[in-house]
Amino acid sequence: MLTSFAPSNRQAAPALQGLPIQGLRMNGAEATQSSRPGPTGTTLHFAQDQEIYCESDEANLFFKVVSGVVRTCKFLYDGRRQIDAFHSEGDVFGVEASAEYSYSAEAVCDCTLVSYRRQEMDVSALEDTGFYRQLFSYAMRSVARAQGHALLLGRKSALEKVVAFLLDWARHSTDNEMIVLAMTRQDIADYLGLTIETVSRTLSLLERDGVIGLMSARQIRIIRPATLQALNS
Amino acid sequence: MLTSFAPSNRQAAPALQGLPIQGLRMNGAEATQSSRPGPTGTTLHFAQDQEIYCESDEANLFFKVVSGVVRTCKFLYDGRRQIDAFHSEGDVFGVEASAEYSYSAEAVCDCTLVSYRRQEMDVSALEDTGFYRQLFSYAMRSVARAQGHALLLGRKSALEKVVAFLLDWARHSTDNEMIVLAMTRQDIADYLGLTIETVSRTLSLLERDGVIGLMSARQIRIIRPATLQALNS
DNA sequence: CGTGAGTTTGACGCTGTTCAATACTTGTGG
DNA sequence: CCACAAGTATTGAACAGCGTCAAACTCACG
Repeated sequence: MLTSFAPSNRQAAPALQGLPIQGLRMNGAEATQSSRPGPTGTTLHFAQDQEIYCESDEANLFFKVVSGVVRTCKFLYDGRRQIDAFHSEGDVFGVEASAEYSYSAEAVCDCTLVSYRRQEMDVSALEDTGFYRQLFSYAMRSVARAQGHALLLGRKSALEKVVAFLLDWARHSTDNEMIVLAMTRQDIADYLGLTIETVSRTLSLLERDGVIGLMSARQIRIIRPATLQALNS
Repeated sequence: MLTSFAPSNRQAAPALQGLPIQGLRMNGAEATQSSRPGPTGTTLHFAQDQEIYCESDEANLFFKVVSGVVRTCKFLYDGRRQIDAFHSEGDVFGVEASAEYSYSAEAVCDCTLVSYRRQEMDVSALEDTGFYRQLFSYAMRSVARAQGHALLLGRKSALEKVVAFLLDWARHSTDNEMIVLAMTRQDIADYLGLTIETVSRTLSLLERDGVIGLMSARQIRIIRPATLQALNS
């Protein structure tokens, strides 16, 4: 599933994937890989911009994305927002070690999730060291991602930020030349620590230079991927 | 130790502390709380600015700070640096889930560390679910810290950043009105995503407004803590 | 003392923000 | 099917915050 921490002969899996929920034992039975409702996995739907949970809510559930995109974010008292991550199909979010969520989660677009009761995860974990190893590994990947994001936020220019976002999001696309964005310019701006105007201007600049094509606001064609890679320090 | 993830009757411990190494079993023996060299805990000294390990080095060891301060950071190809965190007495760093370190670690000032062999931690972890729970909890606290840092880097002004740093570092001081800094302005700047000039100017501004007193470059007196708190959104 | 690293301060300029106007997209109702 | 409205995105102009460059200052240490 992931680069094993302790000796293991399991296969490595894509780093973007979240916790392998099939590893979660529920009431003694192994949960299936499919996201159909089980003893604890409940399928939920959220409309665009709907709140899934709020920072400091009691963290009784965690979630796996079946379809759609979720954003996790923090707010300052005056409404300034920093998006920590976008979660898409297969990603797990809402896992906490403490009693409360440390950030808010909202639906970027209409999406389908499976929720799991944390309490039962705790029980699984108590019985299963392997499950805790996965939890630890999941957490450490979150740390690594957050550190990379901090480097971007603290030390990259607007152009470098936007390029990094495009390349990152391109990996979520099936067609690797056409990016279809689930999020608005505001979401991108709040993820990159910029304003919508700067994001828009930077994309226009990349289009003017023939690096990308803006088919529509949400559809971006990568015309010169090598140039884009070169801009990504 | 922390708000328990799984049911537990252990006592809570300071959140700033890292992994409680005394929970680490070594060769079947419980390691002592003291940092004296044991079967796996080896005391090491590092001089100011000495490299402890480098990003992408093989992560065979992890460390606990006995005295002094350590910075963990990432670099861009052109030398731009983002400091992820400062680690002081009692903090653990260098714990990884993957084979390689995800960032570099350097001594901010002369410091004493205890190193532990990761391999033996793996063995302990296999035998001890409680230890993995601690690892997971440690990792999740790292995530929470990194998220807070991202909010600071992406959405706060220079003034807010410097104030946040002062308040954060004040908690490391014994005297809660006098901050003694272990790091240079360059370190502070690279932690906050600013330049040394901006850090210096912002500190001067706070002094001019009577909020702090700059006794020397490394000694800062907090004169109006309430004002400082108010500036920290 | 003299030296050099680290820090402060000033002048200036650039990057990204702010404010504002325009354009595009999408959904709704006539 | 088109007109209209509302939300979203783009573009422009002016501004400001922070960065850059350069010089002066401080302080620890030889």
